[in-house]
Amino acid sequence: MGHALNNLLQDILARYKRQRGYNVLWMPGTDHAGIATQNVVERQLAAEGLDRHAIGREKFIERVWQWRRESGGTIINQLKRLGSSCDWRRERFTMDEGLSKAVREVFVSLYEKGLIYQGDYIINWCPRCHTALSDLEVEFEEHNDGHLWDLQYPLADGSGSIIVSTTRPETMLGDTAVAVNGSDERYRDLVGREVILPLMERKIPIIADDYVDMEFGSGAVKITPAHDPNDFEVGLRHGLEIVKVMDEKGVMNENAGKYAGLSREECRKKVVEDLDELGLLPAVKDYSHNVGHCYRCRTIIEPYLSNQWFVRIKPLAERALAAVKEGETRIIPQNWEKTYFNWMENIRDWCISRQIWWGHRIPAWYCGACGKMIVARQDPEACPECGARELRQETDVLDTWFSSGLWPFSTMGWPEETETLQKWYPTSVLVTGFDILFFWVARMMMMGLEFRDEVPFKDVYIHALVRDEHGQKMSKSRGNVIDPLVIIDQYGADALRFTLAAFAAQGRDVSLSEARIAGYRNFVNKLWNAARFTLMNLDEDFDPAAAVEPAVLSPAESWISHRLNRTIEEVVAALDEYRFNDAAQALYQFTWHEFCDWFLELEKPDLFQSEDGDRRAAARAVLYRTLERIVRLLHPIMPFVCEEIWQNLPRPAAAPGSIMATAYPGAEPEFDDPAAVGAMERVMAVITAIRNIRGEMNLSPGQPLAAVIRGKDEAVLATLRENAPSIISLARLSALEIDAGAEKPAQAAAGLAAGVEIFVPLAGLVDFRQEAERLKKAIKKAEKEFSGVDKKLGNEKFLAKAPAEVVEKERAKHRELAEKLEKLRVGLKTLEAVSGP
RNA sequence: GGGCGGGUAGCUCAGUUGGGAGAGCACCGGCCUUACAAGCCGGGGGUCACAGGUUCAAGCCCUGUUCCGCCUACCA
Repeated sequence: MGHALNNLLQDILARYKRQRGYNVLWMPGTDHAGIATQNVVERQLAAEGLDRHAIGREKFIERVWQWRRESGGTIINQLKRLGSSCDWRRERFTMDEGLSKAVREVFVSLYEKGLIYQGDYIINWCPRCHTALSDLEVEFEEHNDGHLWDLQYPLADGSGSIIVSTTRPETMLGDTAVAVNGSDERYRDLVGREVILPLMERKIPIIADDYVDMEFGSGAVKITPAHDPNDFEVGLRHGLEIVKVMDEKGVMNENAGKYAGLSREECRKKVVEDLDELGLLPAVKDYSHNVGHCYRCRTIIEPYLSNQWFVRIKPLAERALAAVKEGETRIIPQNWEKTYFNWMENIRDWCISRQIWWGHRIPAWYCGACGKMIVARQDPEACPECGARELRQETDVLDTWFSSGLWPFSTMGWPEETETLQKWYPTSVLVTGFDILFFWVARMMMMGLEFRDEVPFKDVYIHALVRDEHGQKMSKSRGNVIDPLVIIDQYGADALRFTLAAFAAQGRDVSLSEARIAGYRNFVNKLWNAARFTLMNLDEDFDPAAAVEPAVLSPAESWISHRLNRTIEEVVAALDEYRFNDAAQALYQFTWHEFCDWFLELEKPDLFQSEDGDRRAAARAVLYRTLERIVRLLHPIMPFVCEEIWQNLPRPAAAPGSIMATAYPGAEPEFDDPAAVGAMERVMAVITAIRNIRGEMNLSPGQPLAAVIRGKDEAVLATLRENAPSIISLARLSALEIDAGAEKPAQAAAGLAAGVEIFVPLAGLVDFRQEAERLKKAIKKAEKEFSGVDKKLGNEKFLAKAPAEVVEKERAKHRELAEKLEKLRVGLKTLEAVSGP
């Protein structure tokens, strides 16, 4: 579903920009997901009773390609079902030949610049995946069931002992020192002396190092250089011995003495038992601490000393940092820039080697004769040093992100200087989730700047994550993934797309609920039905190319045309600023509530009953023009239904073959008509008031009602008279009288709207106590509003300091409410006079 | 430890220069009104987490408190 959201947003932009006349390149593709994919195929092998070592590297790689051929298209197919309008001919894969060439070029080039080095360091090791991981690939999780064990190490001369604390007692087997802070008075005399490491009976020194926090625990720390990054640093500073006590599977090795062969978990248990027995375990406390887990298999990570390849990242990060600081690349929403800066500023070297088989094999060879290492663009035939031909290639492969970091240019043919590259690099926008801001965005920035000398993209739009209804991140391991294909089958791609777009508010996660999707499915349906209505009202000889003259429009038609202009402006502004939810919201509101609920109903009298041919023609023309624009506006979000409707609509001969190729509508100022909007708002207010009386009196829509309208403002009355057919139709009246001097009918319900009084005679229809209740309710509501405005206007400071237009607005409201209250009170009084209190 | 985001109607959430608290779903009442019952019409419902402050005016700005989520970090 994350892919669905991500792709949807890109698709909306691509379709929108195409309609706006841009030449759009959208290149689809996937990375090879090294560890995850290798795990899948290893599981397949395990099911067959095999493992990768049994079949060998070449056969294994073949199997992976086979698996990829069978299921690698899954995501791509999902995207196609969703309607993604990528350039599918340009689909790329990080293991393709061209991209692999780019990987090799980048590796060798960075190596030659001294930005890649190999060495023995503590890295994050997954004992299950059997590989090193970068810092980013370790997920920390709070474990509150941990313990802090105090271990007692006797001094070698038998004069006492020193206590150290640890959360990982099994590592004590590899301790090669005990460290204290040099300025710690308590231990001053002990520095330089030795302790006997229990269980191993080894003598190890007590050293002084600033790293030790005197406040924590006993103020003394056991040092295990081979199994802890800090201890490794301490070890380097003091030239300590390094003892590895674990192998690559997390099993204790021969250096662990009698514990050899035990798993790290079993060993911990046994070490604790044995120390306890020796009386060297003075305390055990419950302890809550963070434990690193493999991001692919959740296994607990082992900090492990190992020979690996690294990228010296600082020089690359500096440029990537500056590019965003200087605005060459914008990150949207901007909050993320801070996160990006923070990470770039505190970045550490990137471990890029992985001990798996699926991936780009590191282009380094070792000479069997002289031991020289060769890093080369072309596979070497012989050792340049000694000429020997026994060359052995490095078995490690590169981190998948190393190759995906090259995506913006490797997919365009780099290192060749292709036309594509010339034309499209740097790209306009990258759309991605924040969860891969560091993994991917940061690396693309660094690689792009290093190898193209230009940022890879001008905008980075960071969207939210799709979560389940409990706000949990959707992931395969949690098993709470909602399959987009299932949703598409059930509700349609357009419904899913609209839902995701409507939820995609900047900086906020998407909690996807099926009820919401069902709701937007109804919207698709609504649009479809509105299109049916439109189609069945267009003549055979309707001319879609005929110009519509603003002068011939009815007030309702002018109103909808004006509102269409405003909606277009809103949607364009929203899409230009990546406010997808605002665009969706504006279109939803306009289409359903203005076009369907009001406009179609308002047009029915003209369409069905008018004797005037020109009037009917105008109604049809505006109906057509509005719907035709609605589907073009909605096309980026709901391409399927919009295309279908558009294909069914009559259209000018010159129109393109698909809605995809049409222009995005723009506002047409000649259709702006604020006066018509004002008039229609009055008409609608009157209709709503009458409907309200009907509803509150529980009168069914079939019940014929008459209405009498009176008011002082002749202009308003004229407007209402002009629109009397609309009022009669939408309020379902049998008769309507509009007259400044009209008599209030006896036994009538009264309403107020648009500055006029509305009476609906109800003699014999309802219980008048009910109407009295309704009026009392209305009075109470109006009183509450009135007192608020009254208080405001009674405040001299408000009158003095608020802008004049705000004050005037309050005054007008004050007058209206006073008048309304007066009329309601009179109405209630007369009612009580005829019907009794 | 540092950083970020959030607490608005029963639920999920909008609310962009501070000036009438909104949507969808759910709920209540009335309707098969010939585009649509996946619909139409009407309605109820919120001391905008809490406490202060700035302002004529605060959901929005400032300070503090509290709760929740996420990211990040080498305290054994």
